[in-house]
Amino acid sequence: MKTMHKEHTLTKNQQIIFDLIDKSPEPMKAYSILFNVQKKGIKAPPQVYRALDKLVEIGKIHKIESRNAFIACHNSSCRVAKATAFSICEICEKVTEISSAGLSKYLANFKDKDGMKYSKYNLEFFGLCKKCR
Amino acid sequence: MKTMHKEHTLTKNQQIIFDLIDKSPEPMKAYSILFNVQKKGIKAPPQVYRALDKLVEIGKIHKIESRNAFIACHNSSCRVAKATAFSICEICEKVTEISSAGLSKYLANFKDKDGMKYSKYNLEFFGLCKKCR
DNA sequence: ATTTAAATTGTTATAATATAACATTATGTA
DNA sequence: TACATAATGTTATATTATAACAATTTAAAT
Repeated sequence: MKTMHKEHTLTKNQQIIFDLIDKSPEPMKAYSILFNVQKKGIKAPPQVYRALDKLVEIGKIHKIESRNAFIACHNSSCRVAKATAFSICEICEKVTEISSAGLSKYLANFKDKDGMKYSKYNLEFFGLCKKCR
Repeated sequence: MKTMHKEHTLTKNQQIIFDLIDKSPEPMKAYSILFNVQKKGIKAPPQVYRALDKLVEIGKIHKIESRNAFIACHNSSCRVAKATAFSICEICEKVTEISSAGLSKYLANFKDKDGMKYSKYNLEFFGLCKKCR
């Protein structure tokens, strides 16, 4: 029997906001999202942040912590936000999600000096992208 | 000849703020720092943020991005903030800087699918610390 | 010692990011 | 239906961070 994952049917606000982020070629900030969805009836910050929180929780989007911005997850296996890695260009601010089996394996198995393993991580690499080099 | 590193003599505000963070057992937030140094004459946010920016730049402190908080660097080799890793307890919020030669070597040499190497990274692990398990 | 340039500091105001609190409406289920 | 739960709407406010410019200090050059 295959493991079943609950399909998270997105609510109206979640869907509107996810679609917007998903179509964006770059990470979107909360107030930029707000501005873009006001025509659809989402008028106040809490509505945006609530949807963002939920979307992050179920792994549909990720927060780029160093930029306070959000991108859609393109890593189809990612149902929960627990192991994320990104590359960030310090010039054009392009952000790409890294999916490297080697990297995730290494980090998922990483133990610190006390032998402690961690359930979750977020890694952000910085440098120059191809275009900006 | 040994490589010489410029000694960054801290300015008054930088020293006051570094001392406070260095003595703190936990990451400090900017406005908590501000509150704590007002008796020493540092009265406004820009004074705090300027010192923080400089201290981060020269590697004396690190910013914990997921917490918007700052901790002193206890990794003596760390003169520039370019390769940082932390463990964060999701219950008590204890933060520890990880210094693992293996980890830093792995990440410093990591190449993405396009063969791109990165000059800088920040890694945050989340889990439960010993006490909280 | 005096002048100059650069860095640092001081100050006010405001921008940007995020949440608290509570009222209302919609949805699913007993 | 009636009840519980989740989602939404709304106002206000908390938190984090920077812009802009004036004043002062420091270091170096003359």
